[in-house]
Parts: sequence; C-alpha cells; structure tokens
Amino acid sequence: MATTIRDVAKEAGVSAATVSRVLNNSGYAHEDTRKAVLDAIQKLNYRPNEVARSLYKQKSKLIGLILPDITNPFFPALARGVEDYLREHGYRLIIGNSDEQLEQEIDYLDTFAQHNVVGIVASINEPHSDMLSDLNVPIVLLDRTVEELPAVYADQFEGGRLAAEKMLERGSKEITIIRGPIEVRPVYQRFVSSFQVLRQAGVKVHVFDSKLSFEGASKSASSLFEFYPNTDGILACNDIVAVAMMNEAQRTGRKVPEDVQIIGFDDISISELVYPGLSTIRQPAYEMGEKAAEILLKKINQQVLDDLHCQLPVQFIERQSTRKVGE
Amino acid sequence: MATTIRDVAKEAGVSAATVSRVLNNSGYAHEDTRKAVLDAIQKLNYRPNEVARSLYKQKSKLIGLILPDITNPFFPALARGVEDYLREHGYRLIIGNSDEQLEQEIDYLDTFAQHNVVGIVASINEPHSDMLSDLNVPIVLLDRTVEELPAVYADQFEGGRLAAEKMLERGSKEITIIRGPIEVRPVYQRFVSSFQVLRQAGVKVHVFDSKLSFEGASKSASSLFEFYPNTDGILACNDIVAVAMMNEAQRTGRKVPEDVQIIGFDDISISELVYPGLSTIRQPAYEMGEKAAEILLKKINQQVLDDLHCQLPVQFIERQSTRKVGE
DNA sequence: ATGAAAGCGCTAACAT
DNA sequence: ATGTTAGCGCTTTCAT
Repeated sequence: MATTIRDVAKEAGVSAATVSRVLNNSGYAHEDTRKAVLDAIQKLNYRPNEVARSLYKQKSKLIGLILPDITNPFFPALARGVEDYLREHGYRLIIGNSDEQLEQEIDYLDTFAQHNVVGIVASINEPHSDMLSDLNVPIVLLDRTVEELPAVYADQFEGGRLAAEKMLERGSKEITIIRGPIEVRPVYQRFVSSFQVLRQAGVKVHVFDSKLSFEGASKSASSLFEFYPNTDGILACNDIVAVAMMNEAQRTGRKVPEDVQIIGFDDISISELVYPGLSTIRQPAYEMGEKAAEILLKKINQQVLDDLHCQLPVQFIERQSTRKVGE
Repeated sequence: MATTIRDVAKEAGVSAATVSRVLNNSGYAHEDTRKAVLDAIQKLNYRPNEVARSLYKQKSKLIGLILPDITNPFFPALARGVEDYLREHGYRLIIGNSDEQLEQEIDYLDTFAQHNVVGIVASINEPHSDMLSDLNVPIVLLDRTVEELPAVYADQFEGGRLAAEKMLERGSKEITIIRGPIEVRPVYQRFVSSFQVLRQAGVKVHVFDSKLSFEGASKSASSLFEFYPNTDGILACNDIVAVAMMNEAQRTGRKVPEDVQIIGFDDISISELVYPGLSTIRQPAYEMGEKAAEILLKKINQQVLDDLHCQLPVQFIERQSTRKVGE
C-alpha cells in the first residue's frame, strides 16, 4: 500500500491538515513543523495521490490530447511540443488517436471528462459544441480552426500561395496539384490557395487526388503519370505524398528537379533526408504544439487571451527537388 | 456540474447503491428497477466519474506508456498497436516521452503511480526495479528486455544476421555497418549479430557510428564516404539512418544499388516511399504493440502467462536498394 | 431486492 | 499555528 498523507502526519506528529498545508503552501505552518513534515515526506518517500486530489478539487493535472493519427509524422511533432511544454508545468497527457472519426473523438472527449482533465488540445474538424460546453473545460484546437474556439495553426493560405509561386518562379509550366481529402480543412485551404495562384498565372494545371496516409500516397502515386505524363511540377498536399510522388517520378525515369519539380507541405523530418532533398512549406509543428499548450494553460489559469486565434507563419524551405533560381 | 450517481438515483427513485449495482452488474436488482435506472442514466446522459471510482478501488482504467521518442517513426507504430488494443478493452493511455533519460522515466513512473494506473508498457533499458516493485503494478517491456520482466520484442540477432547475410549474398565486398548508440540494447544486439556474420565471411568491414535521430543521421552521413569511400554495402542501424546514408551515396554520385547496396532496420512506413525503395529488416511494430497490450491485460487480470518473453520474428523486406538475386 | 453508512486520500472551512 | 470535520463521487459491506 502506498503511503498516505496520514502516514506522513503520524510520522511528523501532526495532523493530516497540516501536512496538506505545507504540501500546498497554503495557510500557515510554523517553520519547525514545516521542516518536520518535509522530513517525514522525504523519509517515507511520500507522493500525494493525484486521484484523491483530483476527486476533491474536481480537477486533475491531466490534459487530453486528440490527434488524428500519431503514425503520420506531422502529428508526433505537434504532440512533443504539447507534451514538453505541459510537462514542465506539471501536467500530464492522456492521448488518443481519432483517425478523423467523429465517433472516436467523442469517445475520447467522454473519457477526458470522466477523468477530470483540466484542459484539452485537439486536432478535430468540427468540435461537438454541445459536448464541449458540457465538459466545461478549456480546449484549444491545434492545426484546425473554428470561429469560436482558441486555435493554433499555420497559415495555410500563405503556404498554398508560397508553394505555387515558388513553383512558378522556378519555371514549371504544367503543374499537378495533389489534393488531399477535402474534409480536412487545412489541407483543403492550402489546395484552394495554390490553385488560385496557378490559375491566375495561366499555366496548365491538373488536380489529382490522394489520401494523406502512406498507403494512400503510394497508391495514388502509381497512376499520376498515366493521367498527366507531361507534368513538370508537383504541388503535394503533404510531404508524405510528395515523397511518394518523387519516387514515382524517378521510377518512371524522370529527373528531379530537372524534369519534374516537387514541393511538399509540412517539412517533416524525413524530408531533409530523402534524395533529392524535398523542397517544402514548413509548418512549425513543434512550436505549434508548444503554443497550443501555452494558450491552454493561460485559459486554465483564467488569464485573458490576447487573441483567440494564433496563426504561425509558414516558410518555404528550398532543398533539391526544385531548381534554385537567383532571387 | 456533471451528473452524479445521486442524480440518477433520485431520478430513478432508488438509492445510489442500487444504481451502482446495476452499473456494475454486481448484486441483485429487480428487472423493473434495473430498467428504471437504465432509463434515468440514459435520460441524464450519466457517465460515472472514473476518478471517484479509481479512488475507491485503488485502480483506474489508465495505463501508462513510456516511449523514448514519439518523433522517431518506429515508436508511433508501437504506440498505435498498444492504444488500439487497449482502447477496445476500455483502457486509456497516459503517455510520456523519455528521450532515453533515466530521470524522465522515473518521473513518469512516479506520475503513473500517482494516477493509479493499472499497468505500464515501457520501452526502457534498465527498469528501476525498486521503483517498479514499489508501484506494484504489472509492467511489460516493449522493444526492450530484461530477464525478470515480461517483454515483447523482435528478434534482433536474427535481424542482424539476416541483414548481413542478404548483403553478402548480393555481393557486397566492403561493407560498412552503421552502429547506433551501444546503450540502446536492441540496437546494439543487431550490430553484434551483423558484425559476427560479416567477420566470419571474411569480407572487409568497417564500423561507423551514428545517432538514431534525424539530425544525428544526417550529420554522420555527411562524412561516411570520406572515411570509407570504397564502401559498397551499408548496414544501417535503423531506417532513418539508412535513408540518410542513401541520400549521401546518391549525393556523392554513387548509384544505389549498383555501386552501394543499403539495408535498413525497422521498416518504417517511409521506407517504401523513398527512391529507391529501401530494403530493410522489418520489425512488426504495430503487432508488437498489440502483443504487449495483450500480455499486460492478461497480467492485470491475473491470468498466467505462457512465457514471460515474447519474441516476434523479423523479416527481410527486399526493395530496390539491394540487388535482387535469383534465390 | 434495496437502502444506509462507511471510507478510498485528499483539501478547505471552521474551530481553537 | 494547528486540529477537527465534512465531503468530493463512487463502491461495498451490512442491515433490513
């Protein structure tokens, strides 16, 4: 059996209440008793039971995190940002993968409530507002947005625009945009933005669909050049898809970037390691996670938020899958 | 305020105890009252407070998971396996990244205890046995082993051997083994095993060190061919490192697999997507995670384990970074 | 078959 | 400055 606050109290020759006071630095405590208590705690290696604490205070030190799929490298980066920040502030994470499934999101939200989480960070598309207000717990959206909730995300329109412009500047004339699932908002936004720029520029543009997953990317890649053999520029919806497309380009004897240029989205770690290095639009995933955590803690501590929405800048990272030009 | 068991009791016109009974299918309950309670639960959308439950029973529905670094694609695969299995059985995950740091591992173990977790899955090298027995909670090691604890891992010796043999069969004569950090046991084991095979075969073999991370891989890759320019075969400690090396090979004008063959380890998702496709030793990560979860639940439910250690098979996955031979 | 009451470990009023 | 008491929401004897 773990040591309880009573054990400590007995050891120190005081009451449980006193122990609680020194533990929480609340109320008075004579320096001597304080020391006695601290000694007893040390001696018994006592750690307060968070569950009991949580039951009484109706709030835990737990924070819920919902991500679509931790298996997609973009999300672990977010998660680490969240975790590292929260951890330093004494909070821990209950984590759940939703696979973008409403049902699973709800299921986790439910669980979070049952465990008295004090806050939630979530990458979900349509927050179930009744549910959320029901929980009555601060939430911040990550990589997703909705008008009324705090959110941290990267500038998708700028990202989409940047990708298209850089591609244009580097001379591609027949560009295929790989569009991800339109239900995933940020992915759709970057598509729209790229598409607009390309259209206005008057180049030839194709739209080709792909899932965001590894298998999906691989599958769609295999038929890209059957549909659009003259593609000389690819704007991919994320880096995974970009890498798959780059593979297919090379496999079909095309040179990258000479014959086909490719720009990805996200800047996941692997993008730097593949050959040729993948040019991409960087989303500052780790920082996004940190920022979301920071905002969440502010809300938890009732501090006022300067802005509900925090948009982080994206950045064009040029590597070797595009033809560098003097700028 | 969330609805409590008393609200339900009042609504159903019974006592809290009765509600509890129907909730847990324990003790008697007349069919009529049972129905009344169920209706009330439905009507009030009542969900029992897991924290209160956990406090009384001294055990939660939470399971702790410690991973070195979720940012390394091998671990999310494990994590998903664990999560998906546990989830189906009503358990949730508190997750923590340790960065292989003893201090953080202990920190999380502590947290887990404070939250009354009923079990732990951990990828840690030296379980702090005093601590662990202190928690008095079942644990299963994942991707790591120690004599006395249940563990799930892939056959590292076989993996190392396979990689070396396949490389030999495919004709490389001057092989560089990229050795990861020797403190990480499985990584060390695969190295030893490969090394032995290569030595016995009498080919020229170099050993070159690298970290397992993206940055580490990239850094060490950049000087590989300065040290061993005549390398015609690379055995990498994991796929990330393999991809980095493959990049460097191509960057320095070497053809893969014609001039240099490369075999990785893990078979992370991206390995299929890079060009050329990376031949590798597959560890069944997702299945490992599932298996660990399964074993943990068995322990939690006091069932007997057939074997303490569960070793899963590895497999050589041949793609295009090696020269296929008729076999 | 059901209810009353105690208690899981902790904290916060309230006394002293 | 410190102790006593009640109670967070639940489960489980023990009565009835």
